Amino acid sequence: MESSVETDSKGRKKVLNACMEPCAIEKGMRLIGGKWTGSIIYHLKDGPVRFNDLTRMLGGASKKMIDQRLKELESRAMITRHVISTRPIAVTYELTDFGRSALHILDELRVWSESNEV
Amino acid sequence: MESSVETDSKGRKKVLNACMEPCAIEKGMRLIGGKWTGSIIYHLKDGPVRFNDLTRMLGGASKKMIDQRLKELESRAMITRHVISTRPIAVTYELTDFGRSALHILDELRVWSESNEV
DNA sequence: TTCTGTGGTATATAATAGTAACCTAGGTTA
DNA sequence: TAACCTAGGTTACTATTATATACCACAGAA
Repeated sequence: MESSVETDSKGRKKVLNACMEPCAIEKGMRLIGGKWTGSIIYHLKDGPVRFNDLTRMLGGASKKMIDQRLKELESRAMITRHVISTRPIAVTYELTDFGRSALHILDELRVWSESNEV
Repeated sequence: MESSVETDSKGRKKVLNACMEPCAIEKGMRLIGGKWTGSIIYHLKDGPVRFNDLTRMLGGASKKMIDQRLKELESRAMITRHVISTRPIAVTYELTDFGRSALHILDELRVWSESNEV
């Protein structure tokens, strides 16, 4: 991560440790930085939440978005999906330990964000 | 932020404290979560960096992207743009105190991200 | 004259986000 | 019985963003 740029005697430049592939920051952002992803994780912090309850809590995000994000999060093992009953079909989503490990970052982000609004 | 869902006697649902507009998490993400935004801020942490040096450090991001992100960051007063000399034109970008205040979040993100790679 | 450097801009296309309507199913209301 | 509520999505379409590529003017060096 310690990128730096060197200039040789002829003025030519070389980069040391360029982030040729996405570096850690960028990778992290791609895990929790997608649109609505952070919000979804944060709203799951107190326990399992049902799909439509999530869509209600995140007014502004469409079902499609939420569905897409939930699938992404599930494929990364950050949340698990549970079908509770089959007749009046009910599904809940819950954070895994890995998903939970991102919460403190989101909470700092929230605190920082709130302190900027004044 | 404490959204919850209530069900009345007839099974109808109401949401309490829905995030009708982007909530704090989402707002924060829009400040530092844009593609490459976090990386740019992070690469400025050690002092002013020139435009082309940034593009070299962030291999993978196009000049246009970086240019766009720098302008966004400048308009939010997270970075400042300085023209150093006019003849061989040179420009540097530097974090403001506000921009700097986001660094600790990014650093936690980096640590978290690195610990996930195994 | 062709190479490097500076800080960008323009154009085109690919990927992603967002909107609204619709689906199967069951239950309730009137 | 129709009409409307719930559930958890899917589909089709449009709008916005990201990416790649080429290009601009200007300067210095071989």
